[in-house]
Amino acid sequence: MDATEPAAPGVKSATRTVALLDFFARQGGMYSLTEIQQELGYPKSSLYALLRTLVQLGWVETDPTGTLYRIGMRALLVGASYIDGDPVVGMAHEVLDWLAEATGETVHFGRLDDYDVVYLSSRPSRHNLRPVIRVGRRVPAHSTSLGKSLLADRPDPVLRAELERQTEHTITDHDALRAELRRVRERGHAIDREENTPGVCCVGVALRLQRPARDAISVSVPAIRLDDAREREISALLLQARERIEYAAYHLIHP
Amino acid sequence: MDATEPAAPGVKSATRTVALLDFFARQGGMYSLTEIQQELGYPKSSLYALLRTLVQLGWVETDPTGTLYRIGMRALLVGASYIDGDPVVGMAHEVLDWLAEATGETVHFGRLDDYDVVYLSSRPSRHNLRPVIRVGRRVPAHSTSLGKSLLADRPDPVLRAELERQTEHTITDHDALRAELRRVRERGHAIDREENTPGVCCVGVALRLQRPARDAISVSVPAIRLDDAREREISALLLQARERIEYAAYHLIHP
DNA sequence: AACCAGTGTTCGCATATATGAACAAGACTT
DNA sequence: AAGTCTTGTTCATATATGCGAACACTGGTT
Repeated sequence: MDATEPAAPGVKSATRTVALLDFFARQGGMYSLTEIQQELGYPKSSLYALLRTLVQLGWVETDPTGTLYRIGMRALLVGASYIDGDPVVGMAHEVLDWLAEATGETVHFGRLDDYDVVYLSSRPSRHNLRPVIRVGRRVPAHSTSLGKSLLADRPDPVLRAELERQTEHTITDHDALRAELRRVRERGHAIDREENTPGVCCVGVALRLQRPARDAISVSVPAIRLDDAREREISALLLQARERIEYAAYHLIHP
Repeated sequence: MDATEPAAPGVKSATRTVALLDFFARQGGMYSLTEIQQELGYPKSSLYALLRTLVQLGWVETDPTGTLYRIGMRALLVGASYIDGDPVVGMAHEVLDWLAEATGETVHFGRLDDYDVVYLSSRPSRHNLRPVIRVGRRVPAHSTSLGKSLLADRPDPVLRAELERQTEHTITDHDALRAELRRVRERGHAIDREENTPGVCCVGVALRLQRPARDAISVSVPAIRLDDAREREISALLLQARERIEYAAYHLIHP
């Protein structure tokens, strides 16, 4: 009854084309035909034809000898456009600016994709200018406040069989996670206490723009700085930010 | 003898798959099957099968009715990885930080791709925090200092038949551009005087990491602030930054 | 110098895809 | 409310692709 992976194949070479791009995206580096074949399992000759096609089109690049492949520049352009074209991200823009200003901390906007959260927008805190999380990065949902706030909004959240451990505080037990999600629902916001990155805590709330919620916002704080009072402050500001985004979205849909 | 567009077809459905992604990336928005078919020219039924496949895989999304298509989240991840996996961008990181600090202006790192420059990394100036140019953005080479510095490094630069006008100062004449590239070679750095964006001037130099050069760095300055003295200052800093990147690259290749 | 992995590349046939036309389903007109 | 567009969906067959095995290279080893 697992409907995720072994779904209907569709157009085979299209599937393989994006599987290739996905492979390069995840691994990031240069790979020989044989390595790719071992990883993806498709026949060599099929991959060979696909890779040559993609190289020709600039979606894959080769080293000077032509035997090592990596992702090409054409692929870069595609990613940026997802965010540009997304109405929700665009709408949340100003509110995120406001939230970053109000909290003085790092602010993230993320979206649930299967078992993971994908970061779509962020604002670095005043303290560390280079954000740890890069836009486009994919992180397991169960280890982040963004992810937990989104999972908590689903009656029966879909979880990976193996809850990958990120730090010593990551919740890796299914029952413990379900209990945690219940607490998130009661409390109204999710908290990640160094469950994804050592020394970093996050507070997150889901945006109720669709049912179940798909997008969420969070504030990241150095663990040392997050006491109960600070948590209350931040969650209050997060709820305010959520109101503003949901309000703006409402008026976008009903002009 | 035009070897750019009508090249060997390769795997047809792979070509169409990336053509679809490219289409969504450029246009950014939601499109019906018919609109896509009109734009790309492929048969409807072929596109239909491809789109369904891509939707299934998360590379394309549909609106609730299932008839309007847009780029999907999976595509986002691919883009980010191009930059992560690129050794040159990684290496240039610190030098760009230094250059941004030394000049106090917006700094860009770009790469030539056919007729365009693709921005791979940038540092916002102290003055306007939100950079005008987004990573992954594609801009005609002939209208930017980055592009001109790179074109000047090729004995016979390949130019688009029609040099697209960006502002009233854009060089749109082939002979004028060739003369300008000659000046760039003599001078050692390229200048864009509001040729791409009104009110913005850029100074750029090509990085000689391969022949012909593929990567370049530039500094953007509000037009009002760029007098001769400032230009000399900035070009000197750029040349220093170039030295440092080339030096680092040399030691990366010959450890 | 010949051998021997380990790879990348090509080839002929079985299979999957692309095609244009026919069909279905809405949306708008009259 | 029927008719007429327009657009999405399905279908049968010509065509392109995927497959495994054979071939060609390359670098390293004996």
